[in-house]
Amino acid sequence: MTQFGTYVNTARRSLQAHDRRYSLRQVAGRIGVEPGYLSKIERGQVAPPSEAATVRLARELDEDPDVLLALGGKVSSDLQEVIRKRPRLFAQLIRELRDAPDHAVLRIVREVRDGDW
Amino acid sequence: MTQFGTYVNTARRSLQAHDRRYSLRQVAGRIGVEPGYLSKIERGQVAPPSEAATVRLARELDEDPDVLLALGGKVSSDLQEVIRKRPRLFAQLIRELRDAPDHAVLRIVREVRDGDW
DNA sequence: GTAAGTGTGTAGTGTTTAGGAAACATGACG
DNA sequence: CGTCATGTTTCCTAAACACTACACACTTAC
Repeated sequence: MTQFGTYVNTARRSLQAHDRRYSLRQVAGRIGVEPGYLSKIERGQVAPPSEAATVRLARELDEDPDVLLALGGKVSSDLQEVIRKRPRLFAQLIRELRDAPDHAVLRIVREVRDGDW
Repeated sequence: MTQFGTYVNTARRSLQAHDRRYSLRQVAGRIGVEPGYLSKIERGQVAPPSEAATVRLARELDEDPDVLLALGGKVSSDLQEVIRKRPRLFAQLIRELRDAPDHAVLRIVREVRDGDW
């Protein structure tokens, strides 16, 4: 489960190549964790960080928080809250869509966004 | 946050009224926890139990596991897995549906179930 | 060549999660 | 009365989570 670490490391290094403000230490400083901790995270030596830290890291590296959370084995708590408010409804919907192809889900997203209810 | 406890207590007592196999002790025994623990759960003296125990409890009391998990502040891990596999897609969908009325979501569920993709 | 900056290794910490064990009090039954 | 069965109380804990502190080695910049 070190998908998370390599992903972060790759993203950071690619930024670092053009901007020396993206050293491990500086990024760690900006997202508010110790450098040693971020180092271990990047090398998968510890579990992915908390949701809050993951989101700060994603923003800092200009990555999608939901994707990074997913790599860390988590689901954003605001999504969870939506589900918890109407559990039967959303549980059914999500299970129904488990095996639906991307384009089918996307079609629904668009349908909903064009709000025809 | 003792919604969970009162809900469980009410459900159990209503079963117990007609069937003495639904005493706290017997239910605890069948779902594999100590009576003292279930007692504390029902009175909100401790946090809601783990996902696994919550699901066993729901099945035992013939309640919807997703609803009980929601009352316990949790979201079923199989739903989380669906989201984690395609985080961007599902995050967008769920946020889009956050404020949609029930019937709109239900319409989509039916649409998907009648699988027209 | 030294000061600054880079990443890493080791050790330890406080908090939360998810309960178990055992004794206790109360009431019903025969 | 004794003995079940009921729910409750107190105390304890093992493991996981989310980090910090700090010293170390190496490179680079001036």
